[in-house]
Amino acid sequence: MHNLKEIRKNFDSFEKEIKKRLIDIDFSKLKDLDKKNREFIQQKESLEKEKKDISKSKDKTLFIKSKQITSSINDITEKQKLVKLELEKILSNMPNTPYKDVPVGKDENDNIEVDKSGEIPKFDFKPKSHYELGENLKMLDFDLATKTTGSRFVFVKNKLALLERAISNFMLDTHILKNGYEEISPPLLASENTMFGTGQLPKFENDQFEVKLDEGTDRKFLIPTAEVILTNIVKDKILNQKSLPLRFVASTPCFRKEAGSYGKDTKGMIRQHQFYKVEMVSIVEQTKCLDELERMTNCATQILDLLELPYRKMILCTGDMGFSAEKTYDLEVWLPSENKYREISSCSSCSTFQAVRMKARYKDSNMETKYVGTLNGSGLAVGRTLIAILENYQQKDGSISIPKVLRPYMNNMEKISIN
RNA sequence: GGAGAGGUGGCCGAGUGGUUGAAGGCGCAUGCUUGGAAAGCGUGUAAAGAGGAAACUCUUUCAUGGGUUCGAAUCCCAUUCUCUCCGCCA
Repeated sequence: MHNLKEIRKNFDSFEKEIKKRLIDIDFSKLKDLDKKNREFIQQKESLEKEKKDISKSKDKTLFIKSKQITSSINDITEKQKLVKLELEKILSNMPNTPYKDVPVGKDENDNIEVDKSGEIPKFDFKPKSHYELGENLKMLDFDLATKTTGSRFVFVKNKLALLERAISNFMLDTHILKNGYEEISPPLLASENTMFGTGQLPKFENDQFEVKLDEGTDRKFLIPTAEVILTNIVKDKILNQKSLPLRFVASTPCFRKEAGSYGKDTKGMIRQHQFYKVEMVSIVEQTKCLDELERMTNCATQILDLLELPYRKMILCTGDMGFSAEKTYDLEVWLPSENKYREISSCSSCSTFQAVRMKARYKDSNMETKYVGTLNGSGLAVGRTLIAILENYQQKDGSISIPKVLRPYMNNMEKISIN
């Protein structure tokens, strides 16, 4: 969420920045509401001062007047509240402003490739899709999931289940032991307020699974990504500068409704309602966001390098970035069956956007209170990594050779085949 | 599900109607001291909002929302969250 105080300083340039996202926002309304809001506040405060003085004086002859003042204060407060509410509604639905070097564009077609790595595998046969491979091995079962649950779920069985677990553990170990992240095993449910903090609510409620607990309690949601719960670790906190940066990593299931993606990626496990993801989150001083973004992205590419999967690194254009992000790199892995790159990781700096929503701050060296910067990135999406390994490491006989770095996590198994 | 207790500053913790934004402690910052550190002593240390170029000034805030009162952290009501005991249970 944007700090109104900052916006006000240079309203026009803010408007220009946010319009790069190619969305429609009524700025004159925002400006107008802000002005009204401040006028009411000033009226209210001068009356409050008057009232306070009377109360302090303990002069009985003025008590009647004080009572009258109370009634006018209530009046103005009422009006101010309405204006404030509307202001907040507009603000909480307004996305982050893009960082200055982010390319302006409409959708994923305007994203720009900044790096490419790894050899695209050559096959002397027609490479199969991950779901063909998995079903032939009898280790991916979509029909069974349909029976027990519904569409967009899958049973991963046998050696592929082990592979999935190995991928997750390998990624966690790498980030914990080599990259300095602290391992967390968090709750998978988040409160409404927590969801607001990272920007999933109020605008994207349709994408979230809501869970019914006891009647009359707070609303709870299944996390769509561990980013939500990890970032909110610092909600309502004022941290000591010395404790920064904080770096957390977790491997969790993620739950998404995927509303509005009907008919997209219906085959296979590219787009599921539930999937595992290893997520990195950093909490940093606000000036260090962009450095940390590079660092975090490198932590993610490191995994792809170690798995020897071919990928490219994209910088997302203004129109394709997530709501809370100021700058995002997507990593896309090569999928032979589709003959193209598909997203496997997304690393974003959210500047102070989420921190303002969460009220997450730190004291800097001048003892001033500042908002922290927050970053999140997948390192990597486990389900899609499984897909990428299946497809890139497939053999002519339908077996899958196992990437070297994963073998220690799989009893030194070298390949997965049907028997 | 039954019974009870409680939400106060970065943290712990006093405080039951009138300079209480809030004692005390911890932490943090800073000065003295030291070869350097520790200890010790002194000083300072909330956030949000509004006004102002700034120094600074004003307002609000003791879970949240209402109420009583000239005046509420303190009294009343509602909501919410946390904890303890019992029951049930992985």
